[in-house]
This record gives sequence, C-alpha cells and structure tokens, in this order.
Amino acid sequence: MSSDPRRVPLNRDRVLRAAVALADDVGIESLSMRNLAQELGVVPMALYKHVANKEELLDGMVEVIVGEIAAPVADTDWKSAIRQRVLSAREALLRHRWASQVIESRAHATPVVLAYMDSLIGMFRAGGFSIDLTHHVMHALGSRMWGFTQEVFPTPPPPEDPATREAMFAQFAEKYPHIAELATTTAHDQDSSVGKGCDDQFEFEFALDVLLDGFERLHNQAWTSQPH
Amino acid sequence: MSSDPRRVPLNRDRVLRAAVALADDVGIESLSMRNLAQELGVVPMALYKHVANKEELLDGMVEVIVGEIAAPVADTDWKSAIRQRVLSAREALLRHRWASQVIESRAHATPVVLAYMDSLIGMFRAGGFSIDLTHHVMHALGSRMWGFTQEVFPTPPPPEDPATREAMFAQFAEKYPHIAELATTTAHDQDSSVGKGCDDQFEFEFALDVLLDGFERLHNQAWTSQPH
DNA sequence: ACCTGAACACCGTTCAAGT
DNA sequence: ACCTGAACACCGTTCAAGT
Repeated sequence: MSSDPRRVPLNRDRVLRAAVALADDVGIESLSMRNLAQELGVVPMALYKHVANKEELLDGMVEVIVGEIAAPVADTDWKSAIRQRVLSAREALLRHRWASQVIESRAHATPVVLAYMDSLIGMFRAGGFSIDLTHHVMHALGSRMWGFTQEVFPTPPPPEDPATREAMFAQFAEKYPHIAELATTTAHDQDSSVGKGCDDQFEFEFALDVLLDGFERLHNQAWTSQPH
Repeated sequence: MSSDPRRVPLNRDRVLRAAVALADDVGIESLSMRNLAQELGVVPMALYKHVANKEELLDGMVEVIVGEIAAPVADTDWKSAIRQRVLSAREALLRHRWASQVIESRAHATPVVLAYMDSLIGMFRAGGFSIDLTHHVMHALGSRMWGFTQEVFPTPPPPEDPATREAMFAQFAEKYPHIAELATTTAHDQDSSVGKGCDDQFEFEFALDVLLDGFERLHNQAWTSQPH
C-alpha cells in the first residue's frame, strides 16, 4: 500500500480536509498523526512535510471551519448583520462538534482567524461604534463570536431502572433543590437534570441577544470607558 | 525511596492537592500520572487507589478550585451578591491558570460543581427571578459563572528588531485594518496587537455587567420565554 | 490480601540509514 | 536530495507475579 503511483499527491489542503473528516468521524480525542496518516494511506512522517507538527495541524483544521462561515450580509443594520454572521459561525461549529474545543485550545490566531475577527470589528465600526466601545464589546462577545457557549456541566444520564432512578432523583433534589426545581419545570422530553431538555439554539440566541441589546444601549448612550 | 516508613500515607486529598500544586508549577500539559506519582515519592500505580483514572483526577482538581470560591455574601441584593461571588470565582481561577481549561474539558458535573451551580441558581431565585428566566440566565452566564472568559486569540509576540517589527506591523495593518486600529488606540504599554495592552479584569467586569444589567432589565419587565 | 514492576498499546517526533 | 523505518522518550492503564 505504500507506493501506488496513481495516488493523488498529498498536499496541505488534502491533509487538513482528511483531518477534519476524521475528527468528525472518530472524535477529536482519537485523532492522532498516526491514524490520520493511515487514513491517507501514508507513513506518519509524510504528514510532517505539510504541517510542522500536530499544533499546526489543529490550527489548519480551525482554518477549514472558519472558512465555512458565511460572508457578512450587506444592506442591513449592524445588529442583525452581526447576529446573522455569528449564527452562521454557529452552524459551521455544529457541523463539527469538536471545533469549539479546538478553537479554545489554540495558542495563537492564524491569518484566517484574524481575518474573521477583523471583519467582525469592521461590522461594529460600520454601525458607528467607537473604537473604545468596539474593543470592549469584542471581548464581551468572547467565544460567542464563534457561535458557541460553554455548556453548563452535563449531568450523567439517569439509570435505566425507574425505581432506582426515582430514588436517585429524590436524593438529588434534596442536595440540589434549585437545580431540581429548574429541571422539573423545563425538562420536557428527557429526565436529565440540567443542560438537557432545553433548546440549545434558544439558549444561544437568548444570550447573544442579551449581549447585543446591551451593546446597542451602550452605543446609543455614547458610552465611554473613561467617563466624565 | 520506595519504603520510608515515616511517610505520610497517601489519601485522595493529598493526591489532589499535590496535583493542583504540580499543575500550578509545571503547567497542566505537563501533569501526568507518572510525574505526579514521582512528586509524591510513589509508584504510578499507587495513585489508582485514590482516583480511578486521570479523568477523575482532573475532576478532583476542579473540586479543589471550586472549594476556594467564597460563600455568597448575605444582606445585599441579588445583583451585587452574584457579582461578588463570580468575581471571587475569578480570583480562584486566576490563582490556577490551568483551571479554566480543565473546567471546560470536564464531561460531567461533580457534586461540588453541582453545589456551586445550585447555590447560584438559588441566588437568582432569592432575587425574585422566575424559574423560566433563571434557567435561561444561567445558560447566558455560561462559563462566566466560573469567572473566566474565553480569551480572544492572542497574537504572537512581535519580533525584537524594531525595523522588522515596524515592517511587519505595516503589513499586518494592511491585511487587518480594524484590528490594527483597535490595537493602536488601546495598547498602552505593549506592542502586541489584540488581547494585550488591555485590562483583562476590566474586560471581564464589563462583560459581566452587560449580562447582569440585561438580566435585571428582563426581570423587571417580567420577561417570559412564552410571550402572550 | 496487598503491592508493584513489567508490560501493553498507544502517543508525537527525531534521526539516521537507505535509495 | 528525498524518503521512511526504526527508534526515542514519553503517555495511561492492565495484569500477573511477588510478597
């Protein structure tokens, strides 16, 4: 298998796409240089001609995902333009469930990442935001600019047996009454306690809108970090 | 070294505290079961009597950090009580720079984590928040309940030589004009482009307050997820 | 019954030997 | 000059042999 002359020659793009597909398939924790090489029918060392090391491979994978984010829509106000763009980022992220974790682990911004951030900043500026406010607003947006929120900790799936499940829930409710109350009033189809039985998309948009509305209010009142 | 009879016997707490100290010292990426064992003067397998595996070790380390968060202050309104509590969480997190990364990587909530979340929910409820609003507000708070924000991508440190640094910055400004504008107007003491030269604590409080103000507004107008 | 050294099945990456 | 197999220095964890 090591020397099919008709094999498509490797290149950086093919390596990155294969890595993204493999991570989609087996999960990011099972993506290794070795099994990526195997997937490509190549010796592990062959990858090192196209990426310097695994960190750079992950950087490249992030670039692929960021490349899937739609361009900003024109002819609309800053708020809905940014809203749509971030929700498009979210769609890309949801297609690659490992991506948020990898984005958070990156040490440095790559050009593709910088370009996305630059473009987002430009959208606030086009909406008339001061440099000052734009700066803080970008920080406040934080990882939500990539379309994800840190999940609240998921709780383990409830036991199969209904009797023990009920007993465990009773015990749980005694220790964590507020979580239990929350869970019983919002979980519709599932028995889990927190972070399930609620609509992740709704939660994301709720938080995004709280932030965007807050930004708008500050903008309208000509907020400055150095008052008086 | 393997059998000093006067050695303090290992226990889960000692293992966890040593792990926290070692991670503080050498960084989380260098914390392994093997060098933790060595630090404790013990064979690696000895650790497995106190934690089932590395995941559980990390869970335990999070518990130690969450244990450092101050109890809620009494005799004040929900908003400043929550604000102070989250800022106390932030202080704990800042003492252990690896902690945010580990918190984000946890698969399941441990009892200590559940207790903290339960208590936070209780603080909103005590402030008169509906269960409905409390639910969404907890999601919107997200990882900020732990006192951290996902950093925007740091850019690599600028080159030493002033001439090449200036040339690189000119090139950077051409590609990313908005980031450059932002950087030149907010970076005071440092030459870096984004995420440096600005006060992280200020950014965190800015974002937290945008959220809390938004929550307050929704609460005051008796917001519901199912309108009319 | 308890402890633990050796081993297993992996990693990412280096390097020198082969062509 | 290019390629790559073997090796290096690690992992987390299993397991059986030793006490």
